[in-house]
Amino acid sequence: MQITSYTDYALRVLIYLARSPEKQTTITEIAEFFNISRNHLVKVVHQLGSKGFVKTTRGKGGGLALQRPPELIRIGDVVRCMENHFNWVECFDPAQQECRLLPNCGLKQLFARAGIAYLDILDSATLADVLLGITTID
Amino acid sequence: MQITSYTDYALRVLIYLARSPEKQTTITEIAEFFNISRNHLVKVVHQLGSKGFVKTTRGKGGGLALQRPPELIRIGDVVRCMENHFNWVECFDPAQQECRLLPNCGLKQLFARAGIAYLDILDSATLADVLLGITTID
DNA sequence: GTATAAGATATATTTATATTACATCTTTTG
DNA sequence: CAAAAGATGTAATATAAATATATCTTATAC
Repeated sequence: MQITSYTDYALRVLIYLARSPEKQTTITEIAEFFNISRNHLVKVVHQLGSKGFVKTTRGKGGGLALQRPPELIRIGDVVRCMENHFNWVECFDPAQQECRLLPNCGLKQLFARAGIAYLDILDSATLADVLLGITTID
Repeated sequence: MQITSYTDYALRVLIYLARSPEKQTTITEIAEFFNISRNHLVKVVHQLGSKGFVKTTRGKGGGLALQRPPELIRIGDVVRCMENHFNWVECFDPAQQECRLLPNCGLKQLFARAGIAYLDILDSATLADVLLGITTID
């Protein structure tokens, strides 16, 4: 039970950007800082861009920056956008046949409620909240 | 974001057993019923046995049965026992180095709270609750 | 207007993990 | 003791995640 490193990286990118709000930051810089694959990060950033979390600018002198202030970025929203499915149990998957004999068992609803509770907590915090207490490094 | 089919199968085994409390049920029977790999199910059942959810009896005429009434089996406990880790974010993993620059960022705590909320909901229901409304088939 | 620095995109490869399969052992009862 | 059932360990396969490579597009600087 774990989020993918894809989502994990997305959160780290946002945290990194929130710490240097003034300047344009490059993907290469972030990848080297966290010592993770630049190529993978490119996709993460791209998706963050398409979802409106960051603004990317191509070309010389380009890079990325937060599109909204950290106070307006809810962690739950980020996780929702980056994780590609929340099929907590198999019968959630629309591609799946309905469970052989238990079409009305309570499992599905129970896990649905648990998933909502999970995301609710994540929604209760913004990027700004998460940053509290982080000492500036650079 | 999904539980493993391992955990999924465990829940189905328990549901199946709860529906036929009188007799000994064999792994083969359950595997055929749900049309899933018997071999995988063997391990699931074994772990369910070692965790005290089912009582397995070897030998001719053996099989398995619930060790406790369904009212006393909380779904959350089953999930806790079957999933092998809850490292919601990478920095949960004890084997992992501490996050390069953000040793005191709030992410870890936030996800910890979300995970607790998730399991809390699952704890709020027992196997008996999940079974309500299931029509007996056999 | 060309060179360069940046992100965008697609494909392939590698790695990790989950799942399944196979083989053999142990226990129990008839 | 034979058969039926679970127990256990190892190997193979399948799936998904992560990484690598290559090429394309955009924008700025000179």
